[in-house]
Amino acid sequence: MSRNNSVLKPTEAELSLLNILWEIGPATVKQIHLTVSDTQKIGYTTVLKILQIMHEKTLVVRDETNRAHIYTPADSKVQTQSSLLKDLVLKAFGGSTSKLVLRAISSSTTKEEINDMRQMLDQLEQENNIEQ
Amino acid sequence: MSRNNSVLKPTEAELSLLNILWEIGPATVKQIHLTVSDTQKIGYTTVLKILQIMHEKTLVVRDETNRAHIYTPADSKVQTQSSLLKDLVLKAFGGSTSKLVLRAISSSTTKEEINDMRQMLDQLEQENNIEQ
DNA sequence: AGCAAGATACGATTATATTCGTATCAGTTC
DNA sequence: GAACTGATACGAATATAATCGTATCTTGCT
Repeated sequence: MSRNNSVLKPTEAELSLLNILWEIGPATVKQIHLTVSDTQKIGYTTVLKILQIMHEKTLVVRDETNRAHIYTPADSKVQTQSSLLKDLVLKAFGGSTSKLVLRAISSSTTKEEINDMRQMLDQLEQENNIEQ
Repeated sequence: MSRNNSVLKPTEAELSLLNILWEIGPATVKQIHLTVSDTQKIGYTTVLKILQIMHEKTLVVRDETNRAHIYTPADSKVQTQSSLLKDLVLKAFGGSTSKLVLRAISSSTTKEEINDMRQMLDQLEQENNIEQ
C-alpha cells in the first residue's frame, strides 16, 4: 500500500538529462554529454554518474549490449510532465488543478487563448463522457 | 546582473510552512508548529529552525517586538505560486506556459474541475475586457 | 600477449535540506 | 534575586544531490 505507484520525481539535474533524451532519443553518455555541454559546463563523469543513479532509480532504461551503454527514458515526457504537475498541484495549490491553471494563464491571456482552452475543456469533457 | 531578481524558490519543507502562514496569517512558532502537527509529525525546534532559515533567506518577515516572534510570508501566495509555475515551465515545459496548461487540463478529469475552469475563463475574459 | 583508446565503476568531496537535542536567554513569580 | 517557564539560538547528525578524479575494465590492434 505504500509502494511508489506514481512516476518517480526526477531531480533538477536528472530532469535536464531527461529533456535531452526526449529530444534526441536513446543515446550514449558521450552523446548526452555533448548535447548538454551546449548549454552547461559539466564534466563527462558527472553526466555518467547522474545516468547511473537514474538507472538505479529506474528513471532510465539502459541497453548494455554494447560497450557504450544506451540510455532511454523509462517514462514518457507526457507522463513525467503530468507527474511533476501533480506534485506541484499538491504542494502549492492545495490539490486543485484548476487553481494552478488559473494562476498559469492569468498572467498572459489573449481572447484566442481563452477560446482555445474552452475548446480543450469541451473536448476533454466529451472524451470523459464516452469513457465512463 | 547576477542577483536574484525573481522570488526565491522555497524548499518543500519551507513551502509547507508557507502554506500554513497563508492560511492562518502571521503566527508564532508555537501556532505554526501546532497547525503543522495536524498533518505531520515534526519537532518544535525543527519548525523553528526552518523558520529561522527562511528568515535568513528572506522568505519570511519576522516581528521581534515580543519574545515570541511573529512570522509573516515575505511574498504573497500568488507571487510564490507564479514563481513556482514559472520554474516548472522552464525546467519541464521548454518555457511554454501553454504547454503546461494543456498538460494540466488534460490530466484533470473531474467534471467539477472542468466546470471550475470554465467559470474561471469566463471571469478572466470579462476582466480583460474591462481593463483593455 | 601486451598496449592504447575509450568506456564504465567507484569513491570522495562539497553543497544543501531536514531534523532535533541541548544551550542559552528573557520574562514572571515568589 | 533565585527559580521556573517558555521562548530562541546554536551546533551536530543525517540524508540527498551534484560534481568529478581516479581506478578499472573492455576491445581491437600490433
